[in-house]
Amino acid sequence: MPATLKEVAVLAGVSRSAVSRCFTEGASISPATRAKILKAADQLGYRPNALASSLTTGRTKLIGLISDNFHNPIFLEVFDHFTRGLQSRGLRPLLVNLSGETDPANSLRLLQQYSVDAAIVASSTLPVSFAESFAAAGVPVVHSFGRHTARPKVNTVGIDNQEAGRLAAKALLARGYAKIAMLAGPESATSTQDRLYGFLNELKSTSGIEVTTSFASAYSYDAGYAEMSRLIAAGSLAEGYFCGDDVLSIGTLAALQEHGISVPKDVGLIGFNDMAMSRWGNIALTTIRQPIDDVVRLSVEMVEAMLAGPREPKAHLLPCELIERKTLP
Amino acid sequence: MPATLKEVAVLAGVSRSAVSRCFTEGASISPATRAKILKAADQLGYRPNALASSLTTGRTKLIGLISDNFHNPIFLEVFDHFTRGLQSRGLRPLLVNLSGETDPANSLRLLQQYSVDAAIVASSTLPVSFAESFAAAGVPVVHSFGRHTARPKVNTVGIDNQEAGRLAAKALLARGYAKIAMLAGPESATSTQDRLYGFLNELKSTSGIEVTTSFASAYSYDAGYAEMSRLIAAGSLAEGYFCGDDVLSIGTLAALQEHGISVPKDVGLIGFNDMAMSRWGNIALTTIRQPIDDVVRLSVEMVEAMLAGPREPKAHLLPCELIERKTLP
DNA sequence: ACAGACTTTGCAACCGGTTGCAAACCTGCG
DNA sequence: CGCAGGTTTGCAACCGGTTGCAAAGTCTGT
Repeated sequence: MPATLKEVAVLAGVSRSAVSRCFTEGASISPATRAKILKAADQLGYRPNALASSLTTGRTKLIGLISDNFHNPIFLEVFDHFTRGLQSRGLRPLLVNLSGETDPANSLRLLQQYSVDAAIVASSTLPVSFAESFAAAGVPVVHSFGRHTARPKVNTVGIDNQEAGRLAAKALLARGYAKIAMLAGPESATSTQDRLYGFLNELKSTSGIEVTTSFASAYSYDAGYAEMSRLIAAGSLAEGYFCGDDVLSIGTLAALQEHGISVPKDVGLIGFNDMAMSRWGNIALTTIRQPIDDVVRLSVEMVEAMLAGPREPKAHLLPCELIERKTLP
Repeated sequence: MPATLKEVAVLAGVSRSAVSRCFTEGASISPATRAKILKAADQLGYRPNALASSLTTGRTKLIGLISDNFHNPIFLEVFDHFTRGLQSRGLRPLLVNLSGETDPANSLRLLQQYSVDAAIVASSTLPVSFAESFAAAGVPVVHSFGRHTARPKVNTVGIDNQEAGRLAAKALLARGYAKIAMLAGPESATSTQDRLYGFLNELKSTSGIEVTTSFASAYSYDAGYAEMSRLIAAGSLAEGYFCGDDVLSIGTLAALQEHGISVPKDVGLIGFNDMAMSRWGNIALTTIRQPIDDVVRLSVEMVEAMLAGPREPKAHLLPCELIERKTLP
């Protein structure tokens, strides 16, 4: 339907190369012909076909954006940041919803078929190997919210989950709690493992603390509600809880309230993420903020750097921060 | 990097056309050559280049997914449904974040350059003209959550906002309130206008009811909080409120609680959307559910139908439903 | 007016596929 | 064995662009 380069060339009375050059940054073309071409193009409503040109240039400006998290509200913020960041650099996000799939083969094939210039894996739960198989197939990739390693095989922007666990432990210790617990997310998620590790490690250094751990089946309200209900029924609540995620915390909070257990009077609670709604007055969750704007910004910058040329994979590790609200005394 | 059709042809000892046919549904090819080609393709890790083939076939299977709403948690649910629905049909969502832009020109140009097969405008706030300019440019389009018109110029899947307004009014009237108000979203949003219209219309039929209306500056927590705070300060609260959106409701709720005004004892509240978190125990918002799964399903079906061939634009109008929880007595 | 240097232009080949057409290949049948 | 009919195959042109190369054009200085 839209006009092609050839039609513009005919109308402007020049060769196809001239038209092509007219729309290529820094190509050699005289002001006179450029004006002629622009006029003709405008008249026909011509738009260069990005896909056709990608065939010869080898660049599509398409970036695969892969995620397995379409349920946690924090990810709407993540998508907002990513789409804006990519768009402002002239890149186009091709969105892939993993929806439970953990094998990279399908999404890899798909993104290869569309010759994306790079891929972003946005997930705190997928194993390192997921992003690595993109790199192995020659697709430049950055793993956002991925696990930090000293010698990364792929570009990674992660947050310091261990340090976050320590931060949470310190906050609970500071309240003088003797019975402290973590209500973690799915045991298989790398982020869960790291937060738990840091948490336990910090608690080890203080003696006389009783520590327990349990795992929710997902980073979700229902999972948090279910797990806390189970704990209440079992009858052995801790005094202070570190929840592996804000949504999980809110489910936990609901279960506690339902049983007349007051937060923070009877039980203290600390979440993780600082999603927009944790700030809301009726929730007011004390939590650990992860700098998603920085994670996304650095990720997009890494994508840009990779497009500019091959480079050694790097790993960024970003610090988290305790945000005090009303679920800890 | 990935192998090309030509390389497969050489390795298999056949012509390029043969290879092409091997990967084209329903093309004429003998089992023997097909086996040879498959073996060679497999050996080279060949993946047909979707973009190159789009050049001749005129189909990219790319679908522009345009939204201006990356802040309301309900839209994460929307994106989840859309991406799954499109993917399951072999279509690929190219995501466009309008981020405040209301002129379709840029996104239209962008999607034309990537020769998307169709576009989905997912927004309850954009004017009808937005989607129409896509149609005018020859890009098949469906406006999801768009305003219903009897003679639509573009495919539309919308919800019955007027009926929803009436539903809310009836629910408030049923509580015997005499002072009833709507705390609506931005005045410019078509969804706001329609909900308000239905709401006021229903109230007209009962005499002796005092009705007021105010508008929040956005469909957001902060806007709801601010507007309700203003109303409280002004000192003339109604007995029952219909809020134009759930997030707005939660902001409203927070402002009320903060001033020691009890919901639903002192003031009744009814929201709109039934997003996942409205169900959460600590919020328990009485609200009007919009069937986003149906909206999305029908939208994707319409996209599919448009791809199959040109057709008259249709408009679906889907009913909403009152969900009773704890913010109305 | 002309050599030399630099800029602008068009030709033609190419990117990775698809497809109409006609030739080559199979069948089965008389 | 020859032939009609259908099936499989390759040729070559095409989709909408880009780009190396050499020819053509412009400008400068003398």
